[in-house]
Amino acid sequence: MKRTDFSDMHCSIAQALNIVGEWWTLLILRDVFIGNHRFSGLLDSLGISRKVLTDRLETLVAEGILKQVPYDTGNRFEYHLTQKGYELGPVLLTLIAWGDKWVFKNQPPIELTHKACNQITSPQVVCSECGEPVSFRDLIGEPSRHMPEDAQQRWKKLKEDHTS
Amino acid sequence: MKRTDFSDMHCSIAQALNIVGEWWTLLILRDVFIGNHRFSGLLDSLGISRKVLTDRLETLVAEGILKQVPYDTGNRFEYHLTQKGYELGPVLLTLIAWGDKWVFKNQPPIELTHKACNQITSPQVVCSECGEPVSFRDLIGEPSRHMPEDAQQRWKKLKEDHTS
DNA sequence: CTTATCAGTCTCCTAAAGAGACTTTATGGT
DNA sequence: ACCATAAAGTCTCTTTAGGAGACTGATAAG
Repeated sequence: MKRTDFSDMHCSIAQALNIVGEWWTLLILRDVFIGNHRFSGLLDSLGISRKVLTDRLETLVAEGILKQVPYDTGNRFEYHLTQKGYELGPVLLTLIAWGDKWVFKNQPPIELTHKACNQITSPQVVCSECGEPVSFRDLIGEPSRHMPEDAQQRWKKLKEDHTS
Repeated sequence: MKRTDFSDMHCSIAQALNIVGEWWTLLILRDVFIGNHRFSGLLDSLGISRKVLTDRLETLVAEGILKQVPYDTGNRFEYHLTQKGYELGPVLLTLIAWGDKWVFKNQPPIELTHKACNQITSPQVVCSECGEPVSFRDLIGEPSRHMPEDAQQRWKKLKEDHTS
């Protein structure tokens, strides 16, 4: 059996993970974010196998998260972020914040300085509307009209099971 | 060969992914966040295999992200979030924001309402110090004194390679 | 004209994931 | 007491994914 794919789940987390949730994928993107754009550079920096790196770059390009940019003459490409890829930045930032606190016990190996205010910062998640910090318990999730009817029914049923 | 583990990388992203980056792990946590705390509930809701669910729950408990809470008499347990687990909320929220926009084209299957301001919200990442929105290009990352000397050297060398 | 480098393929082998049968412990009904 | 049901795992079998490293083809450098 193939590994279960999440693409028929009516859930943005599942959809996102179906694309960037494979082993190595977010680490590759981290490197591209930092400025490591080439096959050999990624190989050296990550210690990933050639086969898997090839495969991941292919799917990231196919998904429109990375784009190939030619360099030198001939068919050599660098891998650069598209807008879709760049907007995965917040995911990486929240992973950093969690790892800094819970794995490195607030002694992070890398310090982030915010250029605008010139202070050492830790990314924080806030409500887009009122600007206050939010976490899960501050939010209520409800199926929207964009979720198919049958999925809405299942969602409600599961919710009831949990609370009973 | 075992799958490469990331735990000797001096990077919070790698450390975080080494714990929660396996297939299924973040989806399981999503379900627990929503209130699905039991083995059978997770099985039904996710369509995961028993073996993998058992394995993931084990490592999440071992890592202190979930804790077992007895229910009924006898050795039956629910799985609940610890503080360490709860603080993975921001990671899930940024994945939701990305999936809502880039997979569902701004027609998200689930709408999040912020209890405090009673508005439909989309999580946003800001600087902890000045409160302004941040993304990767607004930040400078530099090795801190907590990164071992040799790792700092490698980091600087890779940086130079990228810019040359 | 040889050597080196980069970006991939290709092959071989091990580990992880999926399907589903089986086990253990506890409860519910008659 | 007896049988059926259910929850929460285990176990086995098979397929797929990942790791190590040799090999290829195209360009550049000496």
